[in-house]
Amino acid sequence: MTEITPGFDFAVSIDCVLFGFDGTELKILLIERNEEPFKDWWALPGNLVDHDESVDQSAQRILKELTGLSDIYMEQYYAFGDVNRHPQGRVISVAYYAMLRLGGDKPLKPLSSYAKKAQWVNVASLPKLAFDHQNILNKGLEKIKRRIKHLPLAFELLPEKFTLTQVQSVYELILGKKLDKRNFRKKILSFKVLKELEEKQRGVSFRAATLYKFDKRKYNKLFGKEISF
Amino acid sequence: MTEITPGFDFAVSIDCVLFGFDGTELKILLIERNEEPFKDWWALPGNLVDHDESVDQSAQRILKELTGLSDIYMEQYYAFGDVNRHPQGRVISVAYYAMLRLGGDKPLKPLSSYAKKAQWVNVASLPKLAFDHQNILNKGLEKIKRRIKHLPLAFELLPEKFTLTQVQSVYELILGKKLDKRNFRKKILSFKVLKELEEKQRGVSFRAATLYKFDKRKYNKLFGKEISF
DNA sequence: ATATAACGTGTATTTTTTACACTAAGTAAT
DNA sequence: ATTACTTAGTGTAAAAAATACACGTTATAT
Repeated sequence: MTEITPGFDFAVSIDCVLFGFDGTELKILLIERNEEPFKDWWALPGNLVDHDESVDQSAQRILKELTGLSDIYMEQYYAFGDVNRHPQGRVISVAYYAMLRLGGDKPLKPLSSYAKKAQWVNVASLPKLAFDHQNILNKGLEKIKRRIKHLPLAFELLPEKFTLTQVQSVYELILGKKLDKRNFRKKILSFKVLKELEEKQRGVSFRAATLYKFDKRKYNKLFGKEISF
Repeated sequence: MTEITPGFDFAVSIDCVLFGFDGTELKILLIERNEEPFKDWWALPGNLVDHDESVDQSAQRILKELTGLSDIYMEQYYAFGDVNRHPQGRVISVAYYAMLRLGGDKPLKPLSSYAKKAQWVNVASLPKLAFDHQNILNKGLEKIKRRIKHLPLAFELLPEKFTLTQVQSVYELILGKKLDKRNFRKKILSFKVLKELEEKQRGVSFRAATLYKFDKRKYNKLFGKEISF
């Protein structure tokens, strides 16, 4: 931080890695661009930061414009600042991730003209992405791999009521490996942040599993104690 | 990432949290500003990113300008983007930390005119800082607290040859708590990344401790296995 | 010789992690 | 009603890791 004279010819953008879980697969939200550069390419949803909004506010605005959702917890995880990452000028991009509850009522709001459409895409089978977005996404994946070991990210991805098997699936997808069912349940229950409901899963063609809820209140009380997978 | 038209009126700066260890205390490098705004205040070393250098390159350049050191591993950890964080315009600051070996030959190069002087300051007794630098620093401290549990940051702070007690001191300072000597040694040696030397500490007025070296080669082979404190 | 200050070491206990497989419950088809 | 199918749900023993804890050793300084 020094003299001010030279700079002020940068743009700053936000790119969002929005994770979703459809019950089986880990997805991210991509848009198909309708403008140059990279017209017709798939890209992470993003936008330029306005002059009078903070970077965090900008991330919230962009999320809302795309999905209609507000009050979603987004976490900034890295700033991408290579000289040639944007073909039309010097653009620094600040990347955020968020975990969204898919399923049911995802509007995917009317998009601004810059995108033809938005779509949830399986993380395991992505198209080629515009700009350095593959790179941004990879770093995002790395981050949540680390953070899901300490933070209750999985529950943001799941519906309000969920089964333990679903929780396990989320961990397995993000960590990229199978976990032992009995040990997983023992561990996740040992944190005492899940509340067992009277209710069972419905609409499945086999034995219905017990539903659980994430108890935010109890989680907040853990404070300091480390959750660790 | 979208249309390009509106933006390009931002500046981007780097701020560096440079940690050092003098054998007793955890220090960071501060500069005393010689220019408005915040003339005469203490601040983190930093500077604006040039138009034709990447954010990472800029961090390296700034570090070199200040300390004469190159090839120091710096890690980006957060971008600060509040609207009013800089009184003279919209400046996004990307923060990096690095661990430096203090002691002996720290030149602290001739500073550019923007700083009157640079000085290592005990983290435990900091002056008021310019801009949002206290905030930037706090977040940096949080980050290394987490990361020192998984990454060999401590050895970057220590001289090439060090005693186990010194390693323990670094962990204690960063984690902010006392550790048990025997358990600490058992654990740190269990990772097998320290090489015991034939050599002993010199110039101390009590029993000299055995010196150790960090074995980067062995550390790199751990790959995947988690070091964890 | 003596005092001093940090060095260096081991064990027993508790906690956590891991490996591992079968019965129970519900649905669907015949 | 029986059967076949699919996932739910559960416990234990062994191994590994974490913790708590105290004293003789060695070098220096006086």
